Amino acid sequence: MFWLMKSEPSELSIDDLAGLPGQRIGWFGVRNYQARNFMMQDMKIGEQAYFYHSSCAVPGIYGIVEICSAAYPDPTQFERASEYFDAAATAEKPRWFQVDVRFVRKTRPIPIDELRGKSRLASMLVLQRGNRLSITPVTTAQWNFIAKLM
DNA sequence: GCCAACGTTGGC
DNA sequence: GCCAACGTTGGC
Repeated sequence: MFWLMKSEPSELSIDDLAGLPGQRIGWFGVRNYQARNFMMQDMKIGEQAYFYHSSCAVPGIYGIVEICSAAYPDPTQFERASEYFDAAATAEKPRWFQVDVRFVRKTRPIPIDELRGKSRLASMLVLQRGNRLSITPVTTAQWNFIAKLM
């Protein structure tokens, strides 16, 4: 499968990733069950994701990352000082999971405006009204269509 | 900063 | 199990 993963550039930007070539980066902080379940149930090592910047001047796709681990417990849920701490999570029964990703490449920025302008992408989840999921599946057709825009 | 949309919480 | 209230997301 293919994916789209959102990040606020103030948290983790494409340039942050580009500065860590070949390194595994834990995708911590997902606190939504649907997004978590995608990581736990559907993501496979080696799959690729479009890296998307949200909550910024030009929201859109800025690069590609690759999934390089299975899902494992997100350590920040156990860290009392973390904004992601979850008092209900225990080592025996972790609630939140993450995967590792690695930087593949930067792409030209493809703004959400441009994506919205393509009728072939009309059903893309990230473009749907009210969408808030930070991890969404991308169909092969959508992936290939966007790849040609790059 | 605004606000629509959505997920979660908690009283009943 | 319903649903109102609340907090968060994220484009604009």
